[in-house]
Amino acid sequence: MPDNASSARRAKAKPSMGDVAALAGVSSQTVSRVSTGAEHVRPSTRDRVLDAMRRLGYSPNSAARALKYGAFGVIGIIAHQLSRTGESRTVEAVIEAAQDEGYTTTVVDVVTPMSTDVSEAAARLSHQSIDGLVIIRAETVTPAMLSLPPGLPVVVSDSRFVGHHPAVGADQVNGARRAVEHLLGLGHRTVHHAAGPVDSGPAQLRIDGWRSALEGAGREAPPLLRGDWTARSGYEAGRSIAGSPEATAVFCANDEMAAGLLHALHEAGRRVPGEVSVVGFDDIPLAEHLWPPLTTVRQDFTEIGTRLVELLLRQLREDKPLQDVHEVVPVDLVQRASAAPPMD
Amino acid sequence: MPDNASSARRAKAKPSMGDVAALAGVSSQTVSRVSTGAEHVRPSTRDRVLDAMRRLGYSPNSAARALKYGAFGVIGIIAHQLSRTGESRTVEAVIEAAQDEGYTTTVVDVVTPMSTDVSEAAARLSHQSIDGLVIIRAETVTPAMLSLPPGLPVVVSDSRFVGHHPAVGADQVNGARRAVEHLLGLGHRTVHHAAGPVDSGPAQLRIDGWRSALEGAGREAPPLLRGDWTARSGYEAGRSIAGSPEATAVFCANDEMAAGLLHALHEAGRRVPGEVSVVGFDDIPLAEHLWPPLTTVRQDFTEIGTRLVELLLRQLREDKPLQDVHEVVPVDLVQRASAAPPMD
DNA sequence: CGATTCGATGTTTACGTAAACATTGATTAT
DNA sequence: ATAATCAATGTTTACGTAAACATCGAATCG
Repeated sequence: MPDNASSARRAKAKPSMGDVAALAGVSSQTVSRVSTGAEHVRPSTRDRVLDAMRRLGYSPNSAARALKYGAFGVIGIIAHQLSRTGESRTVEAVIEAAQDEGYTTTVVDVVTPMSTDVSEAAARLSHQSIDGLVIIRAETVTPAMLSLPPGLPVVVSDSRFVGHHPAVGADQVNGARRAVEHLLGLGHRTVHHAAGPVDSGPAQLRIDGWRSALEGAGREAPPLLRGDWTARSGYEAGRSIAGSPEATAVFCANDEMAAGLLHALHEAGRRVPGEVSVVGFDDIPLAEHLWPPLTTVRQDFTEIGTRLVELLLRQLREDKPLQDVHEVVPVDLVQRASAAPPMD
Repeated sequence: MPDNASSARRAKAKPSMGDVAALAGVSSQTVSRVSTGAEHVRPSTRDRVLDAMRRLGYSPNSAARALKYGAFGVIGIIAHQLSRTGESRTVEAVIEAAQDEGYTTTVVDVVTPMSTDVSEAAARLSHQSIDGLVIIRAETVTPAMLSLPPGLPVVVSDSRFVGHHPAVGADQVNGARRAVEHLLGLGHRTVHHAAGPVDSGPAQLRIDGWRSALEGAGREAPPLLRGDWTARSGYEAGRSIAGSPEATAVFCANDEMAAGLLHALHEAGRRVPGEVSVVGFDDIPLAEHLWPPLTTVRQDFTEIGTRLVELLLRQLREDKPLQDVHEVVPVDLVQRASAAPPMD
């Protein structure tokens, strides 16, 4: 609660319907009709009201409207680190999809994925009433941690909440599998994996896909290189790879890590893709302009965002929980220059 | 307005204070006191009320609160393309700063920077009442285009609104100047500039800084390479540079463009920094991991976001327009490996 | 031409909350 | 012991809006 709440006593009280009504010489109900575009208002009256609105700088008080309607026209979004590429793209897509449906969005950014922070975020949102909630990759949180207001429609993207709430996510497993199969198909004996953090669902799925592709081809999975999505962690994985002459192919959990890995490889004088092939995940805008241009698995963030909103609105409108929906958005391997056959 | 507004008639009406009061056997005012943490409630009573709240899954209706208080506890944010690095970092910082002050944020993402879209966004926000508005790099919009609700506190970051509203921005001119001076200091005869779009304020300021540094050193400014912030446009500028053997140093309007430029240079077989030195602007997380690691001008997005919110809250609390404030946040040159003395 | 219909508008009311004021009962000061 | 004080709680009211209902007058119909 803002401390200045009491400073609401500011002089320039916003004009209300009553003020407009007085100026236009009509009842406030007529102003309401004009405001909502209802019928049964004579054009001349409407004009008079509109004019009064303009002169007073009137705009409807959404709090009063929300109170009356019982709905807010607001969708809450909980994101983990908004400025990360994957998050911001998804958030952007959700915001846009919501806007198209006439909803406004409220974003809560959870700085650290600690349970306390996320709980606090959820509390903030339930106070700050919303009609529905989109949880984006709240990776380290379990449903039990969050005391969500009962009856609040929720959808999740790639998180542990899958199974508890309707979910939409990219086809992580398949994406990872295709990345690995692509490298194998190029002739690499096996594929290393620079993975995401332990507590991340999508990271685990990508590991699963990587491992299963390797097993499917009868290859042995080399030890995992554990990272945390950041380019820095990719860089460290890269230093390790650079020191392992037998490593010829690496699948990175995301493009940022791939960038860091490329950095380490260049620094160590290892040629890409000549000596080491690299494949990323996400297809961030910069992937195409890394050196060499990164072969990666493209996620359709816009589609995910759109579907999240769609699923949420379906719950809102039909007023039923929609159990056990888990939509999987297909994924694309985009081949560029960072993966090639191994040189023998 | 969401079409499902009428579907507010959902059965599971949220519990109100009255419901909690009835269950706890107290008056709703006592519930209110517990809810707001007011004094004069016996601990035993408080516990009884809290218990009733928990059992009913009560959470206060913020619409009613907002109506009562006359304030919303909400700050609106208008951003242009949320997923661009600069934007998302600033937006994230604003969201976090607002959260720290107890405010919630509503983000409107303007897809195209056309005036119609921005006006629509502003209209959406004024309807969707907010206590204040942060406009982030609404580059192609002029104040006249926006019919903002009179009396609504506004702050802007890097935009044409500077002069009309309190503003916070990085020290663009100085940043550009230092980048150019760094290159000149390294021994380059002159510095090319891959610029941002014509309609962008910050882009123009960076051009000004570039030009003034060149003039200050008595060098001639080569023709401008016009871009649009995207890596793609940097790539195109890079092809042009690659074809000009006399070009030995390029200052890019942002890091994305620098990445594209590096890409084009590598592709053309031009060595960086051996043959061409490159400096960027922003210091995005990936800048350090480009190849070669990018020398660039760091903007302190967090500081900008914090100050924006601070300035907005000052207006909110003091209830005065705060004319002609324009805070400039200093900028840092971070030297990495993409700029070096020219080889002769 | 009187009855009917309906368009245009006004009046009443409720949404959930919390400030302001009112009431009660117990404790403290004289 | 009695008045004064105050903590604990209840009652009334207003915030701005829009649905529901009410009213009025004009146009339409038989």
